[in-house]
Amino acid sequence: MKTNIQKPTAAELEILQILWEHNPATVKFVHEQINRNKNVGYTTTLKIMQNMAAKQLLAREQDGRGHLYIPLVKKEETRELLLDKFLDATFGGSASSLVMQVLGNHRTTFEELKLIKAYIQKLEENK
Amino acid sequence: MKTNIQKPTAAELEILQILWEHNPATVKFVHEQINRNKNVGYTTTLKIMQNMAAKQLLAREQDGRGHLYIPLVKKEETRELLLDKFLDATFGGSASSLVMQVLGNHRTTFEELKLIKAYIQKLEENK
DNA sequence: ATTTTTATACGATTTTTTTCGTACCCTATT
DNA sequence: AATAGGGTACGAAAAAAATCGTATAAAAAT
Repeated sequence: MKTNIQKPTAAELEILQILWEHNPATVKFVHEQINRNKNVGYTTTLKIMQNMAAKQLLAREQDGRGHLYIPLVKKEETRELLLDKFLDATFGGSASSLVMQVLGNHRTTFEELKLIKAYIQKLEENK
Repeated sequence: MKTNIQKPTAAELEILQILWEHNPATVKFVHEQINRNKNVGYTTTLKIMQNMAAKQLLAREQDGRGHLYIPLVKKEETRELLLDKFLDATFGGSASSLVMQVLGNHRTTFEELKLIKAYIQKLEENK
């Protein structure tokens, strides 16, 4: 059963990241998190979260006089969706190009390489 | 000396991908490539390429009565820029999470795994 | 020489995304 | 009862991207 995912915008993704780590949460909480990096009005955050609820990216339930928001899309699924699009748009769909670029530019540690190698081996065995 | 790169939009990136593979190229050529996938008007492609020239993403030179366009940003640099932003926005900056997700993705082919393995080996040898 | 084709310029419109102002409604406080 | 705060609803504006229509110019074909 596939969840019907829509691609979140940048601002929506930022909110999803927060909700995935802190679920459920109020608008107030999300807004405070966002404003540690940049500076936007409360109603901006509120509006985006309302949009997201309308798009079925979030659900919400009453909590006293306010609401609690809950992500309706899973972190892994969303990441995969975005990764797929990014891979096509930026690396012409070539996963190996992307991986090499990541490995080359981010000084991956020996341990990480080992992990990745093991992971590849596992994948090959399950082929 | 670092080239001053601006982050290209989705439509701009699509054009860059074409120009990186076929440089230089006319608007007509680029437009034909784009219209193999979707269906947009010629003037749309033209306009975006003109915008890109104004933004210094492309240069152009006269070619008979038309122009030839040349990418001014390098593929590797642009990919790195976009990858960095994507990594932060989508994977909270965790390169290994991203790599694992790519490898786990069903779209990764056996051939690609092979390439990646070879690349890792090369990295290890240079340690 | 006139028509057709090919390419560009320019402006305007549409669409998407982000942002915020204002009014309103509870509820606790005075 | 009036008031102040915390929260939401709603609509609209601003910003960013993408799209296209129309006019124009130059070359090629007739």
